[in-house]
Amino acid sequence: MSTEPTRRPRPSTIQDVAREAGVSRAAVSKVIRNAYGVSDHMRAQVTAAIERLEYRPRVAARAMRGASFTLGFEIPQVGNDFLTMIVDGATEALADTPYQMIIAPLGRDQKGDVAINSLADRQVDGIVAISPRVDPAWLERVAERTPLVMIGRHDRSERYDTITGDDRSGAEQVMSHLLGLGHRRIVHLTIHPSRPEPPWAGQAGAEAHVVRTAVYRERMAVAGLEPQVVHTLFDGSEAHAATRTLLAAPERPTAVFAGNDTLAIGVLSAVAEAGLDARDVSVVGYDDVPIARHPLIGLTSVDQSGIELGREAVRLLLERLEGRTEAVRYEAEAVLRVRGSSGVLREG
Amino acid sequence: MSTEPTRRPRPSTIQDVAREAGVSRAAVSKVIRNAYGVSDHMRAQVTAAIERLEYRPRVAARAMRGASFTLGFEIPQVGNDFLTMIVDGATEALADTPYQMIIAPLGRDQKGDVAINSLADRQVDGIVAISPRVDPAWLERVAERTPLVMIGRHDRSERYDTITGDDRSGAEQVMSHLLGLGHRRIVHLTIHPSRPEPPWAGQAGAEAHVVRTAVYRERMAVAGLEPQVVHTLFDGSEAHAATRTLLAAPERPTAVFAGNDTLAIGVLSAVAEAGLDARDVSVVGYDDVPIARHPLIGLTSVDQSGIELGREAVRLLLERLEGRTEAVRYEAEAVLRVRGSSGVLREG
DNA sequence: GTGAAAGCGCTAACAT
DNA sequence: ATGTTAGCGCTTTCAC
Repeated sequence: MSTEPTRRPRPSTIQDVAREAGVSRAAVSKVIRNAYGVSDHMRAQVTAAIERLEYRPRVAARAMRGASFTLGFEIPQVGNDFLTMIVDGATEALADTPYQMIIAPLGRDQKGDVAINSLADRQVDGIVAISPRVDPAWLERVAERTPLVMIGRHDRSERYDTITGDDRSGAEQVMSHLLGLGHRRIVHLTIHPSRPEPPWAGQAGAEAHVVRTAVYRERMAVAGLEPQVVHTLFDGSEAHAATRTLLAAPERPTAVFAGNDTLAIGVLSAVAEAGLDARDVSVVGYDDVPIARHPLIGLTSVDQSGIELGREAVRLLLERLEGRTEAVRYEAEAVLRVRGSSGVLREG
Repeated sequence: MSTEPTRRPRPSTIQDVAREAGVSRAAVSKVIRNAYGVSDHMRAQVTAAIERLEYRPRVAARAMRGASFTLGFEIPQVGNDFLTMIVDGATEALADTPYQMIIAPLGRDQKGDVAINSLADRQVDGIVAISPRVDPAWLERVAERTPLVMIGRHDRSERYDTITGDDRSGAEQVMSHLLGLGHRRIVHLTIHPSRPEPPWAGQAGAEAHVVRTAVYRERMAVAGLEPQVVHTLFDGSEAHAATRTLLAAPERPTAVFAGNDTLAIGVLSAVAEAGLDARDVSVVGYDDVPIARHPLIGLTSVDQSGIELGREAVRLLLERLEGRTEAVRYEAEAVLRVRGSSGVLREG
């Protein structure tokens, strides 16, 4: 025979461990689950056998009967630094638990529900969803089966928990800041609304961006100013293009309030390319991503502590896994961080 | 009874679908796998039943017999823009396949092997590993079970595929650029080597960073200059601190070659804070992350096309899933993108 | 405290 | 072309 004799062709199973340790499969199962009813002696035997055989439980098999010890994160945009902060916070909160995190990114042209379904299909024990654009009714049905935390949307649900920043306060702070600096022509740049308008839209003005835009309109109205809202795609390149158009207009804005930092950074690049700076056009973002505080960027932004949101998401999920069933709403504080990208207009 | 009568408490299984469609379980299985031997009529029946019952196959159950249709990505640093580019490329390549991607990020203080194991435990059909710091011998054993592609390390393996940029050429271009600008005191900033030195270290100078550092030393030696290598952690904050120290030294460097863009951006922040710019200290990075081309950053960097690396990783994995067994090595071109962060010294 | 046996939902081999 | 059957590796009663 030409097959190598030494290599085990097959990873060891719980059966192998049981045989090796001279106990039953059930006994091994109890040991790896830290379940009740194992003698110290047996535990030692089994643990040794597990070591020797390099046994690792197959998660798929475990998931069929018990838990997968996996928490799934649905992330709409892998490169988004704000979402990264959330993941970092979650990672930290997961450190001393038996749970592993997996992230399901959105595929190209894919909606959040595909990724959320994919997590549910994989039998994760809990889901953190971040895509704002999924049907709440559908989400409730998912939450019937799998504990779920939704980050960034202000809707109220009986079945899943929600985590948000205080978007109203954050946007108020931005507007007070810009108006206080004397700006009058303030443009608001934000991601385009879902199109076609989903049937569940309007229901509670759920999305964070929608809240920010609403506050912008209110404050402009109160100040007796004409609002101008520009919609772009998620990524910064379109914000860049939109800003170029704005800057070329006869009456160019003196300030831009961007719906998030990714957009704001795109705005800044267009401003810089036009040879302008904060004394010509003030720019304010939202999320306070790490790069915002880079001295070459110096972006004024609203800190809603992504790290904390991620930590909290995990905490809520773990609570649910321990039995909580009533829905919880958590709101993080919003704090404006003023930096060089916003200021008073150049004189003359 | 107080239980709600209308809600199915249990998601439907293949059995339910079979019953509903009046066929066997195997028949349903064939339909969902697009397998050979189903009449059009039966397919229609089954598809309709699947719709009606909102049936979704449990991935865990499928994985136990067949495939999980899942590709796993082990990512050492979620916030790293270079890795994000890889994921984006992979997402694109996966768009028209039945495979779903999941990302396993490293937990706090966790090594890459934990995440890779976690993916293997979850029965993914293939793994893309990016952590450079895992034992190649161990990796080979993982690859015996699960098709594996390693990105960013130059080792040669019989069992897994490797994808790298041309780090030698990239580093050569950086050094030629800086030396050509007339710089003599060039410092190289890179991530610290594994400590303690792993037993498999030195074996082929596998890591990308190690190659870049080696080229730096060679070129400095050839130019008759004194090399100075500074090691930091992965994230930019330590690079920032290290740079402050460098700038405070009596003979401060006139150029810094950073091992990657994350570090380079940290360097830039320290340079800016010291009130200096490219005419005082040139900075060059590696990876050409998106923010590098932002006009306020303008970081000279080596483009090794992360997008392409990600696309290629998926391509190689899919090839293996279709039966390829010989290992493949793929090397992407490296191209220096010169921007404002590097230039000739200020006169006087 | 321990083990035997049933079964989770699915696919693959083998009937028919 | 379709149905039957035997598991995959694990957890969970439920006996002992």
